Amino acid sequence: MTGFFEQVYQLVALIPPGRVATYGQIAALLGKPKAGRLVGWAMHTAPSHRNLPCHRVVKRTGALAPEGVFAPELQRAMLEAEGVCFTFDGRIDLDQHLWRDIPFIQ
DNA sequence: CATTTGACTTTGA
DNA sequence: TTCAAAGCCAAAT
Repeated sequence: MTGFFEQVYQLVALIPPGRVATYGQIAALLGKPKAGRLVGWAMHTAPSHRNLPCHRVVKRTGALAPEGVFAPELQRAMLEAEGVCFTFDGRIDLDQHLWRDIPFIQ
């Protein structure tokens, strides 16, 4: 709990299906609005035991994580399977799917 | 052990 | 409006 990563893990694990969160949003919820990179780092070093829905974590623009992180189109496929809609640009409609109902943090 | 880099975002010019 | 720089913490070199 003391580490930033630990909090990132717990927060990401709470993202409901069919919703997405941005790196900066998660960082901001932890009090570090500019620590988006750390969230990405946390995902990189995240043990699979955490059952982290990292495919629900996207960029602020709605674009998915850079290729190489997931197999091509895999992240999109998983999100579509959860009911997430994509724009013509292949990006997520954040206005529609951004994680807004935060369980505990105000 | 010190330096660099990295799944990003926000500001300032 | 577009471009450049800072900031964030941990792991890799």
